Amino acid sequence: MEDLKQIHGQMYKLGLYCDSFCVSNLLATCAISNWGNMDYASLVFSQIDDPGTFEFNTMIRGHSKDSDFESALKLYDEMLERGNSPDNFTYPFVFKACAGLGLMKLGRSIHGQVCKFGFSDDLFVQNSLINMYGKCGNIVDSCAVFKGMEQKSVATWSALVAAHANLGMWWECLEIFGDMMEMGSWRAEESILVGVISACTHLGALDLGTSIHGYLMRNLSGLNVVVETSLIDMYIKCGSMQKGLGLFDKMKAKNRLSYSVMISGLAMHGHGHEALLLFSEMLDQGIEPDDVVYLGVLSACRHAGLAEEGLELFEKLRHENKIQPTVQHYGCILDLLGRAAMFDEAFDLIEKMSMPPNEVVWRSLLSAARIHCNLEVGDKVAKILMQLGSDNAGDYVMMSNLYARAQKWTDAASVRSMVSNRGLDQAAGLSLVEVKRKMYRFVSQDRSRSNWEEIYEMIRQMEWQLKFEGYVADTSEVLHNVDEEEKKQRLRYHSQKLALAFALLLTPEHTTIRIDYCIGPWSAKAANFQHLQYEVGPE
DNA sequence: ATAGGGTTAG
Repeated sequence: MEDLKQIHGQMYKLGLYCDSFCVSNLLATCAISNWGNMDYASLVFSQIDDPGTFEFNTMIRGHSKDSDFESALKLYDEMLERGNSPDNFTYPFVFKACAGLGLMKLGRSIHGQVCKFGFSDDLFVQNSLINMYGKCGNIVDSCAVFKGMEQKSVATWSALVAAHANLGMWWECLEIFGDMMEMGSWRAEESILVGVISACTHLGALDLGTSIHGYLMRNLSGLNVVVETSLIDMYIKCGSMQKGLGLFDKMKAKNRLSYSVMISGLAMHGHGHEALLLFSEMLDQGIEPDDVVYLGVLSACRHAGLAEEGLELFEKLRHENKIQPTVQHYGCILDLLGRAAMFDEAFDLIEKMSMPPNEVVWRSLLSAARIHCNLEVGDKVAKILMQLGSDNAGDYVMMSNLYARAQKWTDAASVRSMVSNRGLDQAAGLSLVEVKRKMYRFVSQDRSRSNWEEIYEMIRQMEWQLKFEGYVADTSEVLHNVDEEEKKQRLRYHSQKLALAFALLLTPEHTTIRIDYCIGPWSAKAANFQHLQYEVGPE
């Protein structure tokens, strides 16, 4: 920076200041390189009498790079007002600014200008458009830009994958990745693979994820922290704790995110104590925990039943680290209290919450009431949930189970009749299974695959075998407001069974089959996913 | 004359 000032001064003395080429380069160095900063660039910019397109582009780029998107857009306006015509270099930075601020409408109108000025066939402009629409959640226009492109680069594919990942459209991410490989137009790039790895994580595509890992190891000399962390997360969430832990231990540059992934991973797998140990290791390293890390540690306490430790950490979170607890933190700690049957403490805490308690909070208490067979709490919470207008069939299952356990048959029956009166149904589930690195999905009663008859026949065979082993179908947890026979049918061709039968048909003996089951609006945000993993085999 | 787009958890 000092050197830059010197050069600036020298240029002034030598009269080079009239040489706009020199000044432009000075400006670019200030704005973009690591040696300068935007304050100084603005100073230089203000000394230029008649800034041209290049100077404006440089300034817009610099602001975008600094995430100062407002200033970037202000300069773009100023540029137009002063009659400077933007070029194909201008727009990628302008769209980055729109994306950063989530200004879809503005982005769209600038897109219109781009078409008018004739820059809409520039590869870089198009890529930044895909990204802008994607960040704004407008997947339709992202795809439209993609479809209209004559030539594509790795960044094009990468932006499209990221756009779908942003909306939790993991299935589509893998489809796009498949298309890209078919085109054969790709090389070793970490960036696109990060999006794909993330899709593998969410879909439970362990084999595909593992082969991507192998590909990266063969083609790159080393992985960066981002890719490494997403691989660890992938292994853990796909059930392979050992591989995740192995990668983590060998990592050279662990950051907060790596610790965060590993801590919540350990918690998820029921290793609560190990998660807490890792948390203190992280603190020893001088890494400050954030709200997500705390969520991981609290859930570790929850899984390990460490009520005291959980409450202590909750205090620490608020007072030592000055973190404002979110509703998820409360949900976690309430679940912890509920499991420990500390219902008085739980209700006290709810009173003190800084936001109105949501359905999830009450639901965790209802579940605890069921576990401890506490009718008083169950009744109270059930009433509140109904007042909130819960339309979650699972709540009613829990309520009727609680009543049934307490042998209050009339109450149990009345809850069940409420379900039919309200026309509630259990959310449709979706099962995913990976066969030979390809994902397949099934819904209940699915007949969309060409070999569905074979699959159904397989299920009948499985049933014979199960019957032989003495298995009887349990319909008690099914809350469809349909008769027993229909319930049996639904269970019989449940999506998980279909996925399992399908995989059994296509894999050799002793193959491990993993089935991922999601409930809810599965094309929406990932937060709505509920993953239940099953492993079958190798036995 | 000078230059550019895509990146991880909850």
